[in-house]
Amino acid sequence: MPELPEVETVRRSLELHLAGRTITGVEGEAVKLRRPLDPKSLARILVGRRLEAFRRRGKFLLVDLEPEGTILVHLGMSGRLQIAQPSEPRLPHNHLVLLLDDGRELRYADTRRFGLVDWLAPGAEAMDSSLSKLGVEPLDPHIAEILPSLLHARRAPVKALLMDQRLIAGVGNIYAAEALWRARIRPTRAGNRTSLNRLTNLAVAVRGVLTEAVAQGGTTLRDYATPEGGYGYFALELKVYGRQGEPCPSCGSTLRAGVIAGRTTAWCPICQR
DNA sequence: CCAGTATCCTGCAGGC
DNA sequence: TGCCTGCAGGATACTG
Repeated sequence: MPELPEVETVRRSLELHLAGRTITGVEGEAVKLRRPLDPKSLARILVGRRLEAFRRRGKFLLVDLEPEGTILVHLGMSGRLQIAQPSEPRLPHNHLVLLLDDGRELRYADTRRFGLVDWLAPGAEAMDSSLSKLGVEPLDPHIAEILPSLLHARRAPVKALLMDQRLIAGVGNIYAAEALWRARIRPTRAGNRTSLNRLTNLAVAVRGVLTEAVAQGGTTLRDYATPEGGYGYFALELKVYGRQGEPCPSCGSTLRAGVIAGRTTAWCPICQR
């Protein structure tokens, strides 16, 4: 589900509503997510700690605790974080609940279990097997200087490169398709067969589409919602994602679709070369 | 090292 | 009305 704009929206919501709260209890059953989740052992660590800061790295969310340590969260395809009152019914597949000192709960639900919740002890962040491999942040002010040479050195289709978290961290299937349409680059084009000029345009398009999506609260297609239960309105701005068969918003030709790196992608056969 | 494919899991839409 | 197939905002283990 969630790419950078959705994770950033969740981050801001948690920061606004939960900063300073203390964890008073942990509930949930052990379950195999991307990494094993064991609420009982988490409870021994987390109870009594305070939610101090909320950070994002790529599609990962990091919750810094006082006096020390960090909770690492990834939402995978179907993960959701929800701020709720105890009286509100829990979502299906609610795997973890943090009870807070003001009576509210922070709940993690993940239908498909491609996400993760993990505990990072002090110092563990730099060594983490997922975090340590992440590439540049797309909202980095220098992205237009950094990204072109990275992509130009590879033979894979640019669409696959944009979604490779080791190169650029936070872009997924929706925003890769949208950025390529904006930059007028065909998603099948190889990185090393795309000029540095055009790759610079692509980097600017990536930053632009992500910035606008964050401003709209992300993209709600199916189950994504903010922790307060709101939706992301960038779905209204999507030009090509999921629109195969419809007219290109720029030139009117019929958008086509294909599979690149195992993911369906739509593009305009006229605008995008 | 690089590129491409299979795999993890549940739910839902569409075809027969 | 079922039943079956394919597909979905992702990451990674594996193959060639």
